[in-house]
Amino acid sequence: MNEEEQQLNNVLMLFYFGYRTFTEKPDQMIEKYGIQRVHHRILFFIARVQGITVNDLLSILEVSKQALNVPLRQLYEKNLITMVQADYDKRYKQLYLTDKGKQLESELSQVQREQMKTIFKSLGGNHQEAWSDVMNVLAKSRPGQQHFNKQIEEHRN
Amino acid sequence: MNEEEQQLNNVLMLFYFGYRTFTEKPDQMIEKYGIQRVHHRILFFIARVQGITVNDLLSILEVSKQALNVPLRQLYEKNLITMVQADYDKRYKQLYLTDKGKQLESELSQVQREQMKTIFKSLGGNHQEAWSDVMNVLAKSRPGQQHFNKQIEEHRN
DNA sequence: ATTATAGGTCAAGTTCATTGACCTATAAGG
DNA sequence: CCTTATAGGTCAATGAACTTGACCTATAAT
Repeated sequence: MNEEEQQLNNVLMLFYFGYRTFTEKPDQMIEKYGIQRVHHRILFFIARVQGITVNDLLSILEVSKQALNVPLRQLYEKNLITMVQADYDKRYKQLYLTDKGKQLESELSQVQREQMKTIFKSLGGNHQEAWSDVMNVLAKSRPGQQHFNKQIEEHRN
Repeated sequence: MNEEEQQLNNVLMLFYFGYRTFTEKPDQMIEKYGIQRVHHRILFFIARVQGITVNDLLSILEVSKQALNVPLRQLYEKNLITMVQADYDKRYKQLYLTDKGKQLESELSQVQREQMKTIFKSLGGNHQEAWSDVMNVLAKSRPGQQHFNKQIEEHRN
């Protein structure tokens, strides 16, 4: 067993344990709202692209229409999101966070932002940039990430 | 919306998309063996700690005994692992990979090692170390990671 | 008028986990 | 020797988060 392979095995393990820790706190926090991680992901992306359509959202999440429908309805019933028929094409429904939804999304994501910020700060140097560089190589090939980038482009125009 | 918060939101997104890409290839590869990601994780940790007991394995994976039992039996039936009653205490079953299991584990993990290795290499500098530093802060608090470290300690003695 | 698109919904099936309950075999301690 | 603790196995019920397939409406585009 050579040194390099062992280092890389450690990397694989760190990915597993790191991701678990990363998702742990919000998972616990949303329990009392009767929702789960998938709902957090939906809230997160609606917050990033306010007024996103259902189709665009499922392209970003890379899930089926049916998989999105149920949690989306639950978020609506819990008064965390609103759906507005688009002016420019009445077939489109645009998704927005309610004030309550904004509050919850902010609270959940804030925990993760603080967690990562604290780590980057404590390690100092260019750790945030280096970590992001690595993850960006993995992420940039994803259809979901590419679709997100396109949405942000349009959003700015 | 300040710059820092936007950077950190990007970090959260990269974690989601990065992890998806990371797990994607092995997930596809094991489909034809009729097993899933959980089986890969089991194979991975048995490979790292050969002769590990069932209890220690579920401590590392942080899952219930019942959650481990079924995939473990499936791996046994597919002749990918063996279970040996321990000499020192006949209540313990020690888990080992068969040759076929070693072959498959190696193949699956090799894909991920190559993927990460290629990224670290292309970015150069201290990217691997920096990335690992960040993930290690997240991982080191996990009971599973701590249990793993203890196992490795004992293994060396 | 026809066809395509956006979205909604129902049904069945799968995977991966949970908790609770109960079982056997073995070990340890009085 | 008896009791209790530990390791592991198994069954059942439950739930979350998906999948594919099928079929529906409303709207838009040609």
